[in-house]
Amino acid sequence: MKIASWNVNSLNVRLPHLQQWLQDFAPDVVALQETKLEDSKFPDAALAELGYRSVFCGQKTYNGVALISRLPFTSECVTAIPGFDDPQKRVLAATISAPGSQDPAQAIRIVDLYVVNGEAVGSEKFEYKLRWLAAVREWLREEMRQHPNLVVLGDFNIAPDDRDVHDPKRWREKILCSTPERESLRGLLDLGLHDSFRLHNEDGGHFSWWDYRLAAFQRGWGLRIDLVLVSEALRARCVAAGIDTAPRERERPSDHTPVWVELA
DNA sequence: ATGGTTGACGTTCAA
Repeated sequence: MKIASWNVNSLNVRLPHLQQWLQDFAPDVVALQETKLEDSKFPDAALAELGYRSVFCGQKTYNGVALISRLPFTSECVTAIPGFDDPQKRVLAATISAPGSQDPAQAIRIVDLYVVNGEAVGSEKFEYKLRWLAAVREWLREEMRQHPNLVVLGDFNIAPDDRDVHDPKRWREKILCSTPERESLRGLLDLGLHDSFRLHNEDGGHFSWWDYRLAAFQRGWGLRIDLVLVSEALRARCVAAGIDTAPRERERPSDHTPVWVELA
């Protein structure tokens, strides 16, 4: 069972890329970020033609998240961080039934996050990022209690450590790499979540995002800021994890490329 | 040289 995450940076523009990638990679579940679409504009019919059900929570111009799945959703989705007042559409949680099983204990909880970018360390948006992450932590604590089979994935807008940065000196204490952001991510992992990529790859130089500017992708100037976190119960079933750079090679790509995990 | 690019109800903002 393959579960992936992709910040598409406008699903309106990237729908053909997504359709192609669904056929090439055949994921079972994909979490999308930055759809930038109101719910009435979501292309659920086009995705249904490829065998995917959709749930989504979007807004015009900015943000927007969605989950698409070949397996049925078994619950109503959650579209906001409980108790955290926020007009920005950045979270979506749903439960899917395991392949070939109706057993609720086998179901998998998926939490899709589009973490606040934060603009610059010390800015107002940076403070919002840290507050937002603190609220997510309390929410995930409760999600973990209710769902042993938990996957938390998305655009975290945080590179976990210097192996995840093409030039750590240049990025030292900069946005996406600062100590407060990394400590906030550590707070999520300390709930009992594991960075699936690091279960299978210890080395640096693997990235999921490259700035559009300065031909960063061609120069290898990337960061690994898109993550798939798995709970302890799913850690044992995590047989592979990776990053598929093929969509980033295409014409008019998203600045992010899909990251994925395979569960036995 | 504080650089440049993409997307969106674009003449600016967010990433």
